[in-house]
Amino acid sequence: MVTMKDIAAEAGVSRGTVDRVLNNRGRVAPDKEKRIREIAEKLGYRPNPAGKGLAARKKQLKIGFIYVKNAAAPFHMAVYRAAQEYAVELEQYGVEVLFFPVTRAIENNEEWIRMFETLIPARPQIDGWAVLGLAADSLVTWLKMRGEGTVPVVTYNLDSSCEWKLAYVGCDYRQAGRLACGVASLMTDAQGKVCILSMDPGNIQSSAERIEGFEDEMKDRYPDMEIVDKIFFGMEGYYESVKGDLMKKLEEYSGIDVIYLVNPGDYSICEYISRTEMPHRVKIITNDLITGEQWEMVRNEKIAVTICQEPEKQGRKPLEILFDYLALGREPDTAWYKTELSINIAQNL
Amino acid sequence: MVTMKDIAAEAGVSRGTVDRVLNNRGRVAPDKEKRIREIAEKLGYRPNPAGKGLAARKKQLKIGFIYVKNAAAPFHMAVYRAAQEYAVELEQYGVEVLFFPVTRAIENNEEWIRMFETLIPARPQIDGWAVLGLAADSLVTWLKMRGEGTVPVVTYNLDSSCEWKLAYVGCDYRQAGRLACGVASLMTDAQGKVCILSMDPGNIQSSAERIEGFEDEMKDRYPDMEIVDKIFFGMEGYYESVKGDLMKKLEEYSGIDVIYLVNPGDYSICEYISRTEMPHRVKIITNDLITGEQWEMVRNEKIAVTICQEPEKQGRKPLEILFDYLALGREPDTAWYKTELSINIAQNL
DNA sequence: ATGAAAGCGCTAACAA
DNA sequence: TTGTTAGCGCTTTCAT
Repeated sequence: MVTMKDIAAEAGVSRGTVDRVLNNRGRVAPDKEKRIREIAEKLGYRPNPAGKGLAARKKQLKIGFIYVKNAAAPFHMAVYRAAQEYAVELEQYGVEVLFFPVTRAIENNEEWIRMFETLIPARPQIDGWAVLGLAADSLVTWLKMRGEGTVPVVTYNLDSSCEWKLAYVGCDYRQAGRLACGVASLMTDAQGKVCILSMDPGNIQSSAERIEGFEDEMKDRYPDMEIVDKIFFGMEGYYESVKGDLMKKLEEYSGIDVIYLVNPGDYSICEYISRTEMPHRVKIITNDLITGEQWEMVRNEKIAVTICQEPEKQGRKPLEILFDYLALGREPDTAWYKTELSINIAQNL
Repeated sequence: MVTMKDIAAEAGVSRGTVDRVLNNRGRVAPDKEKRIREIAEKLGYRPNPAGKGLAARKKQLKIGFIYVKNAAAPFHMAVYRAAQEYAVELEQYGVEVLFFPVTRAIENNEEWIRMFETLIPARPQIDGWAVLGLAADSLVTWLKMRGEGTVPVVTYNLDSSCEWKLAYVGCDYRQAGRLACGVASLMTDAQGKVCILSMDPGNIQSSAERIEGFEDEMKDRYPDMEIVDKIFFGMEGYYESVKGDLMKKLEEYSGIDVIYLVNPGDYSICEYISRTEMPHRVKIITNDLITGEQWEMVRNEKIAVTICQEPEKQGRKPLEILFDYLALGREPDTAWYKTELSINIAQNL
């Protein structure tokens, strides 16, 4: 294995000079720089992460993690748990992760800014951020207002084209919709009738993309399938009142084979559906694996399939990317770390 | 973050003593040992892997990786590629991985021993082994014959109860069979007729377990499903000659909904099946994702589903476990690192 | 612009 | 049985 010492010896310079070249710290004579790079290349130098990791301790790195803390959004709790777990590992490297919980739904940029104002103290300074894509733009705006320097930002769960973005970790929602369609086709010999349900007002980006993906895939591959209806039944408050209407509607569509439940909020709806008498058993496809109740319903096949997107990775990977970047000087391999979409049924939960 | 230095200061001893206690090297007065452990506990000491990794360089660790090199077994090539990739990372830590290819099918213990005899030189000494479960027992026998000391062994792909075993990395084949059954049920409203095919003489452990799992799951959950036949069509040489007979047999079972192709060897059989005229389209379930040809057939739905078991993890994880153990002194978390079973269709390849 | 030296946490060889 | 020391690869500070 080749070390900086070897390169320094070969080039007849000090290790400090090699360090300056290989880490682009400047202040090196151009001819030496060139020679050092050539030698590094020739010898196949690869930095030892243990050495870097050890030296990085002196930087006292701090990473901020902004997450949703809300029992009604357990997907985000899974993200948080995974992040916390990895934070313990990072602590062993002398890196501190500071967690900032967002507890309520936030509507717009100004509100985010006010939230950050109360949430994030001026000190200690944070060297890098992991943040929900939803809030990334506001965060960067606010950091600029505070007038501190540029810091890397990794977004997760939703993408954002915010400045300072280093990478995004999350799934491809359109592909998730396409996958749901593939599953529906599998279950119905490519000729099923589908009803799409979502508990949102029809303006949530991730839901919209999933539905688009579903429709696109159906157009591309399964001409004999049909979407009978798309029902959006609004926000949480309305749920109980709407349940009756909803069931009535479903009974109308007596020929339905599959319900794609995009954004249920409350999984008890699946219980209702599974108890309803219909000419043949309706199969339910959901997303993610969130509550114990939902898990149970997949186990006993009241929910036929659920399509998951690795919440653990969404918690862990952003921290990993930031650590590699800040402590080891490694650029991310890609700008989009896709989480895998998995098909889960009773036998592979 | 707490370091050994902190503990040494608190206990009023030297760092060497702390090291001896915390790494069980012995030769420490019992009372001091006790006190040091207590302090470590109290302070929440967690070793810094960067420090350990750096110090481990001096050990010049060598890990042996025994794998199948055979174009007809591309699953193992995927294992190998992943192992090689990780070996490059390990090289950065000063750890060398030595690869030993097994190129032909090996029947019994004596033959394995002869193979190792020619394959593995006496030097350099290897500090730990990653090996196919199939060959693990023979390897350990042979290492003992050579009279070198105990070394840790991690098995992969198949489990083995060999001595010196540190951990096993691989899937649960029974569960894979159960999962295949769940998928078959999904596609047939839990009342499908299934034919099980395998290109082995009926005595390969992994195939046998998958089939058992399939049958068990059917008994447990899907009384209306039926296994029409189980056909084992022998070894590679017989394949071409048997194809005609096989197709004839399938036509007899004209009511078949699903073929579970356990161990195909040659995926062109799927082409044949998809071209055959049958009352309704037969759906094929395979295992793993191996050849480009197979990939293509999943994409265009000639194969409905394939159930994968993470070959990359089987290549990488054994090395990771050995590195953690040898270089960082970390015991494995578990004796069985299960690879995930994933359901793959055209939309999530 | 360059080099020398100290130090990050841990281990191993040697001295006491 | 215990302490001391040097060194793993890399970064940073300080002197030149």
